[in-house]
This record gives sequence, structure tokens and C-alpha cells, in this order.
Amino acid sequence: MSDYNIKIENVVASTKLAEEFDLTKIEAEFEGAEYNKQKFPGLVYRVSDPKAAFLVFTSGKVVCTGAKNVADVHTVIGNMAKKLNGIGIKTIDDPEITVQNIVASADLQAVLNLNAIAIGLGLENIEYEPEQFPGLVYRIDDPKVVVLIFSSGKLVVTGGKSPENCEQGVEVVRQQLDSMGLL
Amino acid sequence: RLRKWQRRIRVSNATERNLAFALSELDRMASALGLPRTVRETAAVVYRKAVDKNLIRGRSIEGVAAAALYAACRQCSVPRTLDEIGEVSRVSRKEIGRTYRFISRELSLKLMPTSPIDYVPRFCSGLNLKGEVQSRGVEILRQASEKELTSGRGPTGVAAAAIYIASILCGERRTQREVADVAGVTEVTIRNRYKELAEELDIEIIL
DNA sequence: GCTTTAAAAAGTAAGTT
DNA sequence: AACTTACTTTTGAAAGC
Repeated sequence: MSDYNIKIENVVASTKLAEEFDLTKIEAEFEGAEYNKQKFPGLVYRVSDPKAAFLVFTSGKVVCTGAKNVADVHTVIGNMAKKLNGIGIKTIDDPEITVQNIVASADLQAVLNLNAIAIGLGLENIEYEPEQFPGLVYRIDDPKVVVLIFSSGKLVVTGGKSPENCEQGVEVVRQQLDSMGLL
Repeated sequence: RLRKWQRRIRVSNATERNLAFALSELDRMASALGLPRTVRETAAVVYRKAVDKNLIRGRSIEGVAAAALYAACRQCSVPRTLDEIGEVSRVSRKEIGRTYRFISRELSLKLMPTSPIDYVPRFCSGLNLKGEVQSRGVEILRQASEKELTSGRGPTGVAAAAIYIASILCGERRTQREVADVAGVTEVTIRNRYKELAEELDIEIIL
């Protein structure tokens, strides 16, 4: 059927792996780990298994970004916990992982007139400043997501907490544009 | 009782002082940009509305004034780019843009993005090009708009490309470098846009 | 508000070759 | 003129300034 090639590009999640962390020790033991307290309070660590990046804080909380899907988030966080155990750091057993944001791309397969869309969706509901950025910004309340609409018909959906939110966001835009005859 | 009075007077004085400062800022920037009185007045109206809606809280007077001027230029169809406003303001282009979006939404200015056509008169006069070239440029931009060649592109770049083409068609050729300088874009951008326009609008350019 | 991470979209910009 | 790199926009959490 209709294929908008919805692809998840990035998943951001947060969790708590311990009560506290000695970031200086982790920096010394983990190859490639970066930690500059004055620059940023978190330690930066990148992995390539499933590719992802971590921000580790002294509070024991961890932010994981760059994963391509929700399953990978759990995989890399699990791997991270094992690596920490490997250098003698105890971690919480079943950490509660919360997906905070998902970025996805899609393609409506149609050239779009952004000026017409701006009027159609209502100037008070959108932001479109081509002098600054080529995409039209459309904030949706239904699934609470933000959709960037480009003249090429390509879309970027961000702010969603689940893949479903992203799909719903694309569908809302498709339907609205279709009903206005702009697709 | 007396304290309350004094406080009101003090607030009133501060408010008036701030308003006076904002208006002088608007005047200073408008003068530096050579903007007509109508634009300054429009900017003053926008600024006063922002004050009435308490939109200045947490924002600098300079930032709101610059954003108000940017908005006024667009409302009056004599747009200046954020870079141009930024050059005469002590606030960064980034903050002017951010503040503009905020007051634009809060005051429901509902401004459509700037049309490349609105830049044609200023750019052409900056290049000493006659009205004939302007008309040609505007016509090219009208066609470009109909064929979806302006969506998502910077208005100044598209306007510059149209003027570049028009100057050649009218036998008053200006170099890409000259047009790029008055439009504030790079030659690469003019090249990309003019090739696209010439191709899609079937305009033959003989150099 | 800022700092840091990642990622896509498309336009524009800057530095090399 | 081509390439490469990089910045514009949006989103979210983390801890601290």
C-alpha cells in the first residue's frame, strides 16, 4: 500500500544504572571515554556494537542516544552494564529504561508547495522561515510530535516517545495535506 | 499609601525610560539601515504591543527592538535579512530570530515568509539596474513561484539569481560576484539558483 | 539560557584541491 | 567547479553554572 518509508533515525533514552559513579575511574578504564567536568558534567562514551553514544553522570543516571531502534537501546545499555561490571562496578539489575525521544524520517513522495501548506495549516500553527531553515515546522498535539516538512515531500518527525507516535504524526500530516488538496 | 504612590511613579518612570530607550534604539537601527519613517513607526507599534503584552520579560530591550524592526520591515514589504538587522544591532542574529518568532506568535503577526520579489527593487538599485531589469526579474520570480522553484530556498538567493538572469537578458550584465555582494549570498548560491531557474523556465543564457 | 550526544531533512557557506 | 566539512531547525534526558 502507501509506503512513506518511515525510518527511525535516532532513539534517545534515559535510565539509572547505579546509585553513583566514579567518572574519573570509568574514563581511565574505558577506552575512548571523554570526561571534562568543567566542559560538561557527564562522561561521553561511544560504542559501535549497535552504534550508540552514552552520557554517564555521577548520579548513576545514563542517557543513551544514537540507537536506530528501541531494541538496540536495551541491547547497548545491557552491554554497558556488563562492561561496568567488568571493571568492578556494580549496577542495578533490571534498570528501568525510558525512551525520551524518537527521530524518524519519512517520504510523502510528492513535491510540496510550502507557502500553500503554511496558509492551509494556518500561519498561527506553523513556523516557516526559509531565510533561516528550508523546512516548515508543524507542531502536532494529537500525538505530541513536531514534524519538519520539506518541499521535496520528505519529513522529519521528532519528539515522539514511541515508533507509533511517529507513524501517527506522518499520517496526520498526510491526511491534512490531502484534505487540502496539497498532496 | 504614599509608598504605593511612589512605587507607581517609580515603575512608571522605569517603563517610560525603557520605552524611550527602545524607541531610540529603533531610530538608531532604522537610520543605520536607511529605513523610511513608515517602517520606524510600524516597528514602534509592534514594540508597544509587545510591551502591552508583557513580552519583554526575560528578554533584552535591544533584542525585542531588533525583532520588532525585522518584523516591521517584512510587514512593510521592504525586508531586511536577519544578518542586516544583526549588523546594526548589538544582539546576535540568532537571538533576533528567536525573539522574532516569539513576538510573531504572541502578537499573531501571521507574516508569510518574505517573497524574493520584495528584494528586487533594493538589490537592483544597489546594482544600478534600470526598471526594465527589475520588471524582468520580477517576472522570472513570478514564474519561478508557479513552478515550485522557491519553496524552502532562501528568498535573497532566489532574488539574486533572477536579477542576475534579468540583467543578462536586458543587456545590462552584472557579474555573479556583484550580485552576490549586494544580495549578501555567495556566488555558489547564485549559480545553483540561476541554473535551476534557467533550466526549469527554459531561459537561454548566452554569456 | 548554556554546555554535550545523535540523527534526518535541504539550503547555504567556507575551505581545499 | 567539485569535494568535504559544517552550521541552520526540531526533540529529549542528564547535572551544573
